[in-house]
Amino acid sequence: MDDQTPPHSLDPLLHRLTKWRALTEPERAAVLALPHSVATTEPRKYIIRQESPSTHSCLLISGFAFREKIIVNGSRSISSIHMRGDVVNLQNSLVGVANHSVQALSPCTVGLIPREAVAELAFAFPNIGMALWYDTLVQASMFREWIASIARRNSRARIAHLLCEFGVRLEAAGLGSKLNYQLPMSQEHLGDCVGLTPVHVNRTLKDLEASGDITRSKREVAIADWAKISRTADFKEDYLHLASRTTTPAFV
Amino acid sequence: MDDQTPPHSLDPLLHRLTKWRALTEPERAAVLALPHSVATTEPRKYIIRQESPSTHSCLLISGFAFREKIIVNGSRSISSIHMRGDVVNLQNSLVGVANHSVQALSPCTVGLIPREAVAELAFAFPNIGMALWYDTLVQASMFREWIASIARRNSRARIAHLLCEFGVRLEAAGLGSKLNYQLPMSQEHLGDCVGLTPVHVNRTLKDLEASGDITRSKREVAIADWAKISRTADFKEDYLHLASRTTTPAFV
DNA sequence: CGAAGGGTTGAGCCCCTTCAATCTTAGTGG
DNA sequence: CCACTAAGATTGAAGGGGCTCAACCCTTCG
Repeated sequence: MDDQTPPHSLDPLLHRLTKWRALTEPERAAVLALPHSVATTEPRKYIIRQESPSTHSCLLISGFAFREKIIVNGSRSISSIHMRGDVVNLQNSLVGVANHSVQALSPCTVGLIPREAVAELAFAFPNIGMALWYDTLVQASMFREWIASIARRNSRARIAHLLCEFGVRLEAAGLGSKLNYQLPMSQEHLGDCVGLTPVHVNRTLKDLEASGDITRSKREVAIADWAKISRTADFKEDYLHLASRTTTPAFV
Repeated sequence: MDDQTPPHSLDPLLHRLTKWRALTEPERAAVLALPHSVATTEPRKYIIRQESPSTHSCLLISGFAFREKIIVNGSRSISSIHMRGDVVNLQNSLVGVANHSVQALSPCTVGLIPREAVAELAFAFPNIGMALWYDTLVQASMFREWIASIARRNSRARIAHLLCEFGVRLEAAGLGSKLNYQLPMSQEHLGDCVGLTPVHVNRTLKDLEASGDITRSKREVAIADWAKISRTADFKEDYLHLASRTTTPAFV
């Protein structure tokens, strides 16, 4: 998977930020100059643990992870899936204490950046600060879409929507094609993302296969007709904000 | 309701920001010096309309509003309720175009601040910028809690949780007591918040009343035993982050 | 070869929806 | 003051989507 290691371990972060906002050369250099250490994690290990103080921002350099919340009755809710370029705890690195956990789905490489360094960078370079802020706003937009999905779509649309979103994000991260990819998670994980039981996820996947929306083989998903699955999913990718950069005036 | 108009129309914003972060006197002055105009809205009117460009940040000075997303099949999802002190579109004023609407629940007074002014303030005063950013992160935390609630709690817990959250936020905004308040929304609105039909909201409310969790009279809600309803709601208010300010080091 | 995790399938049930009717309340005009 | 209207609250009956429980199978790995 890591045939060609990126020239710089913070490249995925730079790639992400420039997606949100054009950066000047000094700004790019400042991003790459962030102090950091690199660590690896095994599947199932916690990258961020609920209740523990967050001293570092965690950039996901490779691998997949997910954000979970445990409900009192023991059930689990997954509120996001993370992949290369995601800063997994921008959401709470400012807050100081996490009220949820982030767990590795696959072997992960993470970049650990002291949270003061991130905040200092954000305000030393407003343009970068805007891009970071923007990133958290896009995540919030995804949260809202998930709320709508779980609240008002049926199981077919929910699963199909998740598959569409994952594919589009994979492609945007340069990790493959939205029409054909490998899911890093089990059907139980899928269910915890969309508020269904693993049993019903299984039946819904088979149903989507029967209706010709997807083809499956183990955890590989193939989509022959993007327009078709978009329709059953009610998927419109605008909420991911991948198309256009923020138009907020520059400060430089 | 407006017996004593606040000395300054941006006071609710200042109040909110100082909840997240201690501000110096010049910083407080800078917040209040923001250019703005004040407008009023009738119930059912749109404060922010989906697809329209956002040129201003909207501070809710008085009244209640909600954020909605319309799903293709015609159903509606409400992703947040807003009250005094909320900047209703910090979430998308940076993005430039809204992918959802914000609608007034009651007569509202809003402060309209040019979005460039907000961004400039945020970077001229990092401390204020941090507070603004923090505010959007708290909103994201609420989104995640709603995802968990809709996905994994039954109707009793969902409704009870919403009632708890609303009460606590009311109290934090200085608008009343969490043990006794007036709901500004219909049962249909409640249902669109938690992913239920109005019919079932009605039955659930009666059920909560029968079990002694709440007392009702029209849209007034009274809670005799906070511990009891917290238990049935699985409500822990930490996700609202009202208790403690961010511990991120100051920059001033 | 045994164990464990995860995928698949069946049967029955129940929470919530759907559809539809009735009631209450507030507002409006005569 | 009252008829009229509309929005919202309430209630009943019936149906279905997704859950629960409980198997069984398949693959991987030590």
